[in-house]
Amino acid sequence: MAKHSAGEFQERFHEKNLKLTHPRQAITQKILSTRAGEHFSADELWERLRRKGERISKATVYRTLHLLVEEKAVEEHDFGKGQKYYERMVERPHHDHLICIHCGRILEFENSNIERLQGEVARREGFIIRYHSHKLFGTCSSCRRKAPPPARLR
Amino acid sequence: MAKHSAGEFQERFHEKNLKLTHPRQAITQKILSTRAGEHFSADELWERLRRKGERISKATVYRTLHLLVEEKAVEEHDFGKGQKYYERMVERPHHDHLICIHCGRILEFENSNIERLQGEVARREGFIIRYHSHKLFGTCSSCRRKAPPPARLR
DNA sequence: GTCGATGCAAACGATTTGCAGTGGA
DNA sequence: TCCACTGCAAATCGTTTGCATCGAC
Repeated sequence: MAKHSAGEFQERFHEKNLKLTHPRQAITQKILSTRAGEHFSADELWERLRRKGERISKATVYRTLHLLVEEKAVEEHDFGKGQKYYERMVERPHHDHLICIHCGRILEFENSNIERLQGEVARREGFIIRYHSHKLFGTCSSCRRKAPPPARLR
Repeated sequence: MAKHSAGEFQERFHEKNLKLTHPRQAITQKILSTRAGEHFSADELWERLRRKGERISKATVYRTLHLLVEEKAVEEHDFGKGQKYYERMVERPHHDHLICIHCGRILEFENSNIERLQGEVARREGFIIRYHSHKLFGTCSSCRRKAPPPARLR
């Protein structure tokens, strides 16, 4: 799968007259090897490359990340933590997130009825959706057990 | 209405042992006089106060804004424009947003079916929602008319 | 050989913070 | 009086940018 995806990128880069430089290949590979649903910051990605022996500047990491977001190979998220987080979208279905404000855990959800309804909302306004962001912030089940809320809120 | 709200704030501030200082009153007033659905940055708010003759520091504007967000009198939004935007929530129903990525226009929507479905999603995960953010980014009807997309995408 | 890509370091810009002085309660 | 609040200026910090050099094609 990573092989296949890597090949895809070569083509896409070529089509757009983008050069297949070493930094770009290393960054792309590293992202493709990422776990499904894993969220990483630009800095974390840079650090992992560095540990692997790659001496790539942060500027290049940011520039390549933007490139991959445009290619829809990566999604950029703002979970309100002061920095952007990225997620591999190659061979991954669309999904939205639940974010625990206590432990930072992130769960995914995907709901076609919600997608349909938001599509209707947009259509009604003559609006064409390019992308969307749907985030639910709160307390995950594990944090809820650790510190139960007052009875009347349970 | 502004009168009433102002009174409410006096009480709430008192309850929390917060002092009713001049900067806080001026900022609160300015926000209460804001149009329904208006989005303003901290800097814009500071500028408006300044033009009105109020010499309040930006630090205090930021600090008071955070206070009002906690009180749920104001909501903080990130529309991806590099700075936070704020919106008066006193005497305003909950709503989400459609953001035009061409002209920046922001439309509101409110859909109880979506709210219900997202509630079910959370419940299924044992997750308790504290707040959420649902944003649809794309092209508004007016920008669509100005630069129609290629036929096959229409 | 060209021109896009890279590294470096400096710039950026919104927001936050330390601290001494101020003024509500 | 007391301590929370304020103003000021400096600090923060993730991200972007200018520019000289490099290297993919």
